[in-house]
Amino acid sequence: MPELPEVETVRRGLQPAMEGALIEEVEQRRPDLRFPFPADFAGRLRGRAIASVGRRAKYLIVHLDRDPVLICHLGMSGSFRIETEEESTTPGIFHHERSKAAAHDHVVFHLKRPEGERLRVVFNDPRRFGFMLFSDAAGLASHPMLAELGVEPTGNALDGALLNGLLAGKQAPLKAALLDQTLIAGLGNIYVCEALWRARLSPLRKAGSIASAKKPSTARADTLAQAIREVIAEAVEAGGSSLRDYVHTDGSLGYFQHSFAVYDREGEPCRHAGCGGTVRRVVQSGRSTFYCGTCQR
DNA sequence: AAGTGAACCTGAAGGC
DNA sequence: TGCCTTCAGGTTCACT
Repeated sequence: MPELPEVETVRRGLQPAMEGALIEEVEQRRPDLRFPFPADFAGRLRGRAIASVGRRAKYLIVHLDRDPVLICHLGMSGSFRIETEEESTTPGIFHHERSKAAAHDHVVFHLKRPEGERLRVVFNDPRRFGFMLFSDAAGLASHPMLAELGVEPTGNALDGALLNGLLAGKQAPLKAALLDQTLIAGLGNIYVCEALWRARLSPLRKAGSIASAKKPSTARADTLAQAIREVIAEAVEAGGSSLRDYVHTDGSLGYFQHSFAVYDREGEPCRHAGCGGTVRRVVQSGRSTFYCGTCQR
């Protein structure tokens, strides 16, 4: 599921439920996901109050009233859902127990809101590429999972000059460079394809070829940086993209998938006015790339 | 050193 | 219906 817009959507769903809540109990239903859970995972969370739910790149960062800090990654198929106790039924009976049984529910956080309401936040991840780790607040920025991350493609930090510098001299395909989380943190397969289409740049060209040693001539990098920022902003606004899984914590869908210009549109016409090209699919470093060979050069 | 491909794991979808 | 292959929004690790 998750690139930056999906993770941000999850964060926004979790925030009102989790911030200020007390963690009464944590059910850890298996010893590992992608990595083993930290030692005494449930014990170190039990009794803590949640201070904030943040995000860095594709990571969710949950700050508590004191250490540890909880770092979560959704992998390919991870999702959170929030379940509320229904007032009209027996206490302790939660909605999902009367609906679909939930395979792959690996972690359940039992929360109590300041007003007394009880919630469950459930982490589900069929493929188990997700993970949960601890850091201490003081060492968070230097945590191995976070220390090497590049610039966020949100806000104004990523401009043409910065992107120009990041890509200069790189021999890897432009597509691969944009997926490199140590350069730009948060892009994934969908939004790289979409941004390159908007910038009319080929995913196949060498990354360094859009960079310029000459100061004033960062035209391609300017265009690409703007395309990246725009596609990410629009996708966040749309609540992310929902393909095979639900994105939102309430089970509803994102709708940016309806705005795809190239992703998963192999054989369909290019949406650039007057282009007339056809969307092609190629494989780069083991992953599908969708692009228009006519207008993306 | 940088760049490429396999591996991790499950489920859905398509072909026969 | 069932079996087989391919593919999937990510990251890490082992090779060239």
